[in-house]
Amino acid sequence: MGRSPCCDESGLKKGPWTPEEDQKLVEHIQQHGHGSWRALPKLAGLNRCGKSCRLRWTNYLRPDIKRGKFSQEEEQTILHLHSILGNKWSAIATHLPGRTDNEIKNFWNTHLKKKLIQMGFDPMTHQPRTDLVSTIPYLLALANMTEIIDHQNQSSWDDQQHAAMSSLQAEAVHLAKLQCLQYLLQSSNSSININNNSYDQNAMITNMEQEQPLSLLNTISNVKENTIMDCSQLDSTHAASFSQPLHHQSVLPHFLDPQQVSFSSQSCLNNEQSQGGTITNFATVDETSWINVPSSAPISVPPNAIGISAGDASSCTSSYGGGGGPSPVSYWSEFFFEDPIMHDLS
DNA sequence: AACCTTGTCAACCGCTCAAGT
DNA sequence: AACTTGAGCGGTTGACAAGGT
Repeated sequence: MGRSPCCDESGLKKGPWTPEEDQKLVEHIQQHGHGSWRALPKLAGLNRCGKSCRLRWTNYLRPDIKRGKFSQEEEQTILHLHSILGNKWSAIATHLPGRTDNEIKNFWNTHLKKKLIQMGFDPMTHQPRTDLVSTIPYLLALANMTEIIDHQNQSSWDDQQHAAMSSLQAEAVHLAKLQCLQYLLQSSNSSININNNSYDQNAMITNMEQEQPLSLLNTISNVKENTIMDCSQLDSTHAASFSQPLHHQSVLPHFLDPQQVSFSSQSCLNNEQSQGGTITNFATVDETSWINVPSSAPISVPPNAIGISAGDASSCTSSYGGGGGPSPVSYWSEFFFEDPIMHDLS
């Protein structure tokens, strides 16, 4: 299997295409079809290699190419297909008429991948990341979300739905606790290492992980106090990003179809009166079912841990402003320190 | 206004695969 | 069977634009 020598030939033009070159290529293909790409440049009077011509045609000049921003639906499709196919851009592109593999790949790398990372998901596996810093926000959001949904649907759920939700919530909280614990242990070790000037550069730890355990606890208590996010402050994509499918094996972050959501914009955790709204496709466990999070639901997310900038965080409203809810200390005390896990370990 | 950083996207590179000889 | 060639794919780069300081 030898490599194609096509692009190694010297004297062929590289770089951006000029309008004249584009015109030559388009006219030639319209009249004769592309035939052999290798032979095409000569026939079309272009000083390019065939590969370059093919790329220019398929990614830019083809008449059926759709340009412009990706729609919510396309975004959703890409995420779903990527969770199944991985980086098979051409395979994904076949499901998105008018979009090229290159365009989808770029969109993934510049938008969707970052979005998943910010949400605490591994962009490759579409599963919650296993390192604490990135996972906490997701787990907290999930725990909080289930709590919210629970509050808002107590009257309309049957026992089975209650059981499924409670179990999910308990699992999320439990995972968060375990990961907190794991982090604290790791953090203790790293702080000792730092103090002993034996910091291992191979240990890739984030800024947050470099903090001392105590400062982490302070951070955690501040999190609950300051960053109950009102998703109505987010754009629809961000809010929708917290829509999670309930699936036995994987938790795939797919974006929510906004049309499926009809929640009161007033609804929030501490407002027990606002129980309006509907949840569609809820709590079943097949591939196509999702929990649809109300777009206005408050979700607790540590902003610095998931890459939400301080500016973004500050624009979020706090549900804990004037009391009413548990104090941060008691919340985390309940959440973490009074857990049997801690008793078991002490 | 100048510089720096970040985001976007067209284009290139190197590889694999399949078909042909 | 071994090799060559062409096509296509996915990763990466770099130019440019936009926004921030």
